[in-house]
Amino acid sequence: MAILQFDLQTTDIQSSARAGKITTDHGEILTPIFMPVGTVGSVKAVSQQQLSQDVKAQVILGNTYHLYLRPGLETLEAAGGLHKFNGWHQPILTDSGGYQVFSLAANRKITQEGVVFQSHIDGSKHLFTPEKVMDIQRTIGGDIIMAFDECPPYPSDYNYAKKSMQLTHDWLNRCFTRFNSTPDRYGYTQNLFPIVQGSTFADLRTASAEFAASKNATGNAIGGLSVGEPEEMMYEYTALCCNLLPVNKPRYLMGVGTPWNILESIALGIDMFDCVMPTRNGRNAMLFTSKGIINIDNKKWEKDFSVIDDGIPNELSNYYSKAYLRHLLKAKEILGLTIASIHNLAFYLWLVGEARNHIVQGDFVSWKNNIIPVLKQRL
RNA sequence: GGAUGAAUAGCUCAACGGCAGAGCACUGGCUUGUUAAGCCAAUGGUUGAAAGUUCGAAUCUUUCUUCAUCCG
Repeated sequence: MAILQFDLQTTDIQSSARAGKITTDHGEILTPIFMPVGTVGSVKAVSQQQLSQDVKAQVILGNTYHLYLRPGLETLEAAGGLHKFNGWHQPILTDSGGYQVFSLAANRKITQEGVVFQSHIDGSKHLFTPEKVMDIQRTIGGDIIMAFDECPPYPSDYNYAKKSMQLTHDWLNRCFTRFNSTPDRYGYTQNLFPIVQGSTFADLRTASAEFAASKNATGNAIGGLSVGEPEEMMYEYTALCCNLLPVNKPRYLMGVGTPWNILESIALGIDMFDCVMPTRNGRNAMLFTSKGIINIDNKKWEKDFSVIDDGIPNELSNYYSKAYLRHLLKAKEILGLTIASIHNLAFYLWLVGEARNHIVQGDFVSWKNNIIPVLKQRL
């Protein structure tokens, strides 16, 4: 049982892209990697067997706020942690609930002490402090757990962004103090990643990245991006942060993103991604394929009996037709949600796997520049 | 053959003498550390047909057509 290890295997010559390997007590993760989001201990519409066999996921997410409300800590503790509870025995990363400070802005109040959330389920109030969020994530049992941060909206004015960043830094200190004074719960090692904030201000991002790096954690995350800012701005601050975060530790860009966002960010030095886009958009009829984007609701697919995507090595994508998947989604059949989700996730995992292959081969940048226009086009 | 009722958007129905509407379907778009199998928008009409009453008719009257139910 050991702390997370990151082996940097190949660094691209023409960009900052890297191919690496993360080792955790629940197994290895080849980077760059995309991590499906399983908020309440389930990647919506996709079983753990499908995640492993069809999607070929290597690590999935859980969410502190949502798992704390349901099923609750007593159940998770009695189960022996989330891995045993949900039957996913590869690595798990839990988000801290910091994003819910942003997404549930109408139902919460921020103070120096922490955040009071009003449950979206029953209206009950819950105080989340950095200490409590560490304790909760200890109990959930993720291999990688995230610092409790404030994710400020875009746009934020400079003064708000600075105060927000200072709060996140104060909370980061408290997170590490608590994390370092509490034991692993279930016989394997947990790792705490700090999160860089600073909104869209270069001096704040610089200060925050340096502060995060000073924690000497086993990995670092960049938060507060992909919240509505222009894409070029997202790349700008991603690049800035990557240049300040340690080279020999995995870098995780939280919440990103579109297929091209991911490829561009890999080029900037990001190793880990998560996003609800493949699952949520899939459930809502948007398919990402190796040939471009499909709105499977469109009537033009009604009698298109070609397979969903023959350009990726996924059994479901090579088996079911576009017309059939369209029918399932139109008819609101549960199977439609499952097939669309598995396809989109398999596509994302294929994409980061290809990126990795091309980094190792040494032609990543030209491959990326060729494929992005294809992935963006609307079919 | 007779009686009764019905006919309004693709479907199911509102509006009952004063600007013809909704839900669903269809079409298009949105979704970035999931409050989202969600949200938004745009289409869509000689109110079954014809005549009449009226300042004004989907609405009242008459005839016809079609459908439903019941009775022979």
